Amino acid sequence: MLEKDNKRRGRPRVFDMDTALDKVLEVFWKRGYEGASIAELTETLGINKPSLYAAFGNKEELFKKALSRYVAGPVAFIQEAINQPTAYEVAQSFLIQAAEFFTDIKHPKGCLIVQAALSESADSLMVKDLLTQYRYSYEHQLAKRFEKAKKEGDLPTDANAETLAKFLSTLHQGMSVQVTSGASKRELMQIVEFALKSWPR
Amino acid sequence: MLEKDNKRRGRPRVFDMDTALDKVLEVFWKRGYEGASIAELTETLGINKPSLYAAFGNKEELFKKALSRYVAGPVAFIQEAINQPTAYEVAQSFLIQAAEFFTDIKHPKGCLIVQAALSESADSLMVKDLLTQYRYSYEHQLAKRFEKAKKEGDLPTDANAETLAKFLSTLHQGMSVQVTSGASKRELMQIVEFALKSWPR
DNA sequence: ACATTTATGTACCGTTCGGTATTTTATTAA
DNA sequence: TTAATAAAATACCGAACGGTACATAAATGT
Repeated sequence: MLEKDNKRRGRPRVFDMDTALDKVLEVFWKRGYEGASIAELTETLGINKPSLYAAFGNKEELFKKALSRYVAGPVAFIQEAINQPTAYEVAQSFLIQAAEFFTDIKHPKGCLIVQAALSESADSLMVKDLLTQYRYSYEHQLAKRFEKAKKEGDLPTDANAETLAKFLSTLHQGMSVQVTSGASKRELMQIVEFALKSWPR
Repeated sequence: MLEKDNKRRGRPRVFDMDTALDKVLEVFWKRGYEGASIAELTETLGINKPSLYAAFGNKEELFKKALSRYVAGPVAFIQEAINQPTAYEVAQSFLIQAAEFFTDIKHPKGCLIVQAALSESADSLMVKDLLTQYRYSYEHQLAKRFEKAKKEGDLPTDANAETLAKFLSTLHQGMSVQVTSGASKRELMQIVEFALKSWPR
């Protein structure tokens, strides 16, 4: 029996924090970190600024919390890809799911981690670096997976695991830009199909 | 005999417009369209705001003028790539020169056209759409070049010119993001080398 | 009933944003 | 020498930015 509301003292919060964070995530996703104003965020949530700050801290902390939900939710497909049995299937799953994810009309196009903070700016520097770390982390997970594949024999021993990971990562990031420019799922799939032709096995 | 200063009436301009636009370009390149403030632009030029507005118009017009110099200058290598004799050499030249260009320490990293305005925002909408058009234009030029290659016989007739162009374009855009995250020229070159392995010929 | 706790709404903070009105200064044409 | 021209510098505009002080309202504990 799930008791979700262990009666807390004080005036009850008028919004649900998880669904609020999902809405916040969507705004950051569309606008980028700097492009998302506190005003738009509070209007989206239907609350006032002090409530936002009391619940989530300042803009940077708020972004980090929304990012955590992004990583745990929408982007979980990357783990699924890494768990595929062979290196080729990992690459295939990664790219195909990315193509589907980027063009899913249920949420903004493209990847938050790729596009939310690309330019050099004083007050988005921390966020930019954080997103860079995330990108590197995913790339590193892919590289480790391909090293494992070499040991398991489904990837030639002369293949460069890091280059393969960087190749996939680069395509992923490029596809995120492409879909922002209006590319369709079908077009992304054609790119993926072609890219996989050179895969070593 | 070049008479560069056909004596104009009135108080002479204290800055050179072309070199000023180059400095403006570099600021937009680093910060993105919205991230570049008028204050930073005028400080970089060492002039006051009214002088900037009198010389170049508002922020959007200023960006367009800087963009024109970007297209005519730094990015001219794309035309060089397209003029290569075979489809493979076009692709190779395009990607290698992109890798060199993105990591050239003489200017900001990455591509202005790719990154200056990716997110959805009310006041950067025009610029975002303009950059999208430029990206599509380059992609279209590549596709046309590959159609020509099919007729000339250096590309198999069953190759999909548009997919090949989109593949290169996607890699290009991904590499721009990669270099923003700190990727080196050597790493980009490894990606390029691998990507070219699947090239049909 | 009443104190305590917590979230709310209002109203405001200083700073920066893009953009401009106005006056002054430096040059050329007459 | 003076009028016309064009760019300079100063000072300002309203709006939006991220963030907060403060009083009030709604719940629980005693």
